[in-house]
Amino acid sequence: MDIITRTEELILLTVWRLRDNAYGITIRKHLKDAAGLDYSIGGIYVPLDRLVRKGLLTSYQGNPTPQRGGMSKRFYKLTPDGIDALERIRTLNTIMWDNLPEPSF
Amino acid sequence: MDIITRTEELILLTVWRLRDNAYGITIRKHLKDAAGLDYSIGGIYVPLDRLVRKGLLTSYQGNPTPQRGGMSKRFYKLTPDGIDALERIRTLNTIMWDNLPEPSF
DNA sequence: TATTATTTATTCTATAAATTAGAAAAAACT
DNA sequence: AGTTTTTTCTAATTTATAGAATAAATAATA
Repeated sequence: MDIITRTEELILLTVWRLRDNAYGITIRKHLKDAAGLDYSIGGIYVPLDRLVRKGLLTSYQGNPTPQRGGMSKRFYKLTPDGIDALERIRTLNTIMWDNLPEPSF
Repeated sequence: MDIITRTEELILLTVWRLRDNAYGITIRKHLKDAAGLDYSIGGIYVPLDRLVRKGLLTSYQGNPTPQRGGMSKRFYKLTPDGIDALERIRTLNTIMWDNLPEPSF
């Protein structure tokens, strides 16, 4: 019963969606643009590190590009365990959200 | 941009589902039975307190029932803010999970 | 062409908040 | 008194939050 946190879920899903362009800055930007979520810098990199440590993501150093500047990008990819973790969340969501009774205030 | 945690979501949804029978023990039991999630005692009561403090739940003392024993139950109910918080999560889930590309390992 | 400025990006670290675990206390019935 | 059901309380661990510091590359300027 290992259940990932909300932040971990959102980051894993973003890595999934960004495919070969998932690194700190684009992940943060996607969460802002797509979902309106304002994460601080640490709010992205701290969980990214943790997800790699836990084996749900792998990371690899990007090559320098003919763009302005910056440290070389660290790209992320889902591992099979990362996909599994997301699948468990999806199942959990289905169980918890389906067939709710009428709300009773 | 106030986004509830996974535990908060699960507890709010359980209170919703249990209607007039939502108190610490039944909430814990439902999470175990329906979703296989093993929360410790504190894992339920600590966030319940917080959700009341935040105004997403209200609580009221139950009357003694002709059952064996125990402190009198504290029942919980969703507030409108609690419902709103869940709706925001639902929207977020839709945004994040819909139309994911093929997974690219 | 050096030198400085600007841009893009990560690393690092401290504080706050949430989770986890379970012992202790409370209250009722047997 | 003993047993059962339930909550209260609190300490330790893990996550989240925030942003300064650092790094590395190009662009601008003297």
